[in-house]
Amino acid sequence: MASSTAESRPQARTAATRDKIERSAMAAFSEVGFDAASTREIARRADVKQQLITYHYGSKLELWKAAVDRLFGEFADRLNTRRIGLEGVDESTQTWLLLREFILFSAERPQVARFMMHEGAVPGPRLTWLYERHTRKFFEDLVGRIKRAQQSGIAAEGDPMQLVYIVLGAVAMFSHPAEADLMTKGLSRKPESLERYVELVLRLVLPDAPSPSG
Amino acid sequence: MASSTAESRPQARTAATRDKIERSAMAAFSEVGFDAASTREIARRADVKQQLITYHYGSKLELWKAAVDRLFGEFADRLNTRRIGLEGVDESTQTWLLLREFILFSAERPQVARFMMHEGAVPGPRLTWLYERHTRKFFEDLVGRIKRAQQSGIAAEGDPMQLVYIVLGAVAMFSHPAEADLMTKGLSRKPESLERYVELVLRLVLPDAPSPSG
DNA sequence: GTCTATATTATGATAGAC
DNA sequence: GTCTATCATAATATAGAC
Repeated sequence: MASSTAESRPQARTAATRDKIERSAMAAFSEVGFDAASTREIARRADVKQQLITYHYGSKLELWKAAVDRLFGEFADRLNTRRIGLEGVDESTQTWLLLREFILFSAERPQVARFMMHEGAVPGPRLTWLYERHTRKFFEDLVGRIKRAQQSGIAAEGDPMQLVYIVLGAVAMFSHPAEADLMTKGLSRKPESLERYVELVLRLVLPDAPSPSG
Repeated sequence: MASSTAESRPQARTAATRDKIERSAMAAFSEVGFDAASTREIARRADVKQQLITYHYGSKLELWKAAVDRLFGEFADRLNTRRIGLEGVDESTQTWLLLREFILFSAERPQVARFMMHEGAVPGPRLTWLYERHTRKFFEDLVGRIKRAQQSGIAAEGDPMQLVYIVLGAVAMFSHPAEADLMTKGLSRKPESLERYVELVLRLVLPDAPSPSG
């Protein structure tokens, strides 16, 4: 039927519009933060009118929340999928591979780290919302894993929270791509460089873990 | 003379006004970035009229540059002072103590890292200016130091640039203070926690360095 | 569901009095 | 050097036609 193409079915058109807007919003908010990202610019990048954002989301804040839910949802999905695939594997190997997955995802989608960075400077309702809804469990899970890895004798000594922060901070190389390009002359983008970086970070934090990669 | 107090001497009044504005600008730009920081808000925090910023700096961009020069100037002064104090000391110890100074300064003045973070996402004239004027030499010096530390056998193995990025990223704990407060329940602010963190990061990157601190 | 038109507020910058 | 007054533009959000 000619009348039921993706473009003409109302539900599909709504979904496609929201999809375009949210992709554009994820990019804009992650680049310059909530206040500096304008709904006009987000709409322009999505090739829709600015007023459509108000129609679909009600306000700029609700669009921001939708973008966060989507981005951090993809992040959680990725880690959960990995976790499920690792059921039955010993915990040391699991922890290594989950940290590895976190770094790889951060390299692919630096937006996640940039959202935290923009909101992380000053206390506020957006930070509280983001932390309670998306990052708290992730952080607490990692701290617990590092603690147990220390008890197993495979992790570096030191405060588990501080070790986790070193891993979280290590993705700065990907969340500041323009800066990293200047500093490393583009070398940080090479795929084999990424592999070596993951190996380097994990070996520092989990020096005595069995090496799942070789 | 009653007419020559700091407030009434024109030069001193100008200096005091510029000082207030630049402090306010450093805070605002570091918190939300160039676009989201308004000159009105910067003026309000400095307790001056918005139009005084135009008078003293000509434009918002020039104020940003003045704030950057001042903040990164303090950063360079701090490291250079340390460097001079370390003349004659063996290079391994110098490198340890300079990296230590970098982390301590970043904890005291998280604004430095936040400026890089805001500008580091997307290429642009502000990033280029900042990199060429302030951060390029610092980064290249650190990479050279890590290379030589590896030749001396005291640094971890791996790409020197990547090792430097791990140290640069490690200050995320301080450049996202509101986030870190939530995640660590304020523990990251304790002075003894800072000392342990410095020790932890440096020991990971320079595992076989002689310990200058103990 | 998407459009045009527009209300309202906030922005960076300018003009001119003192 | 700092003030008040103001301009031109861009922001978010609303109203109503189709």
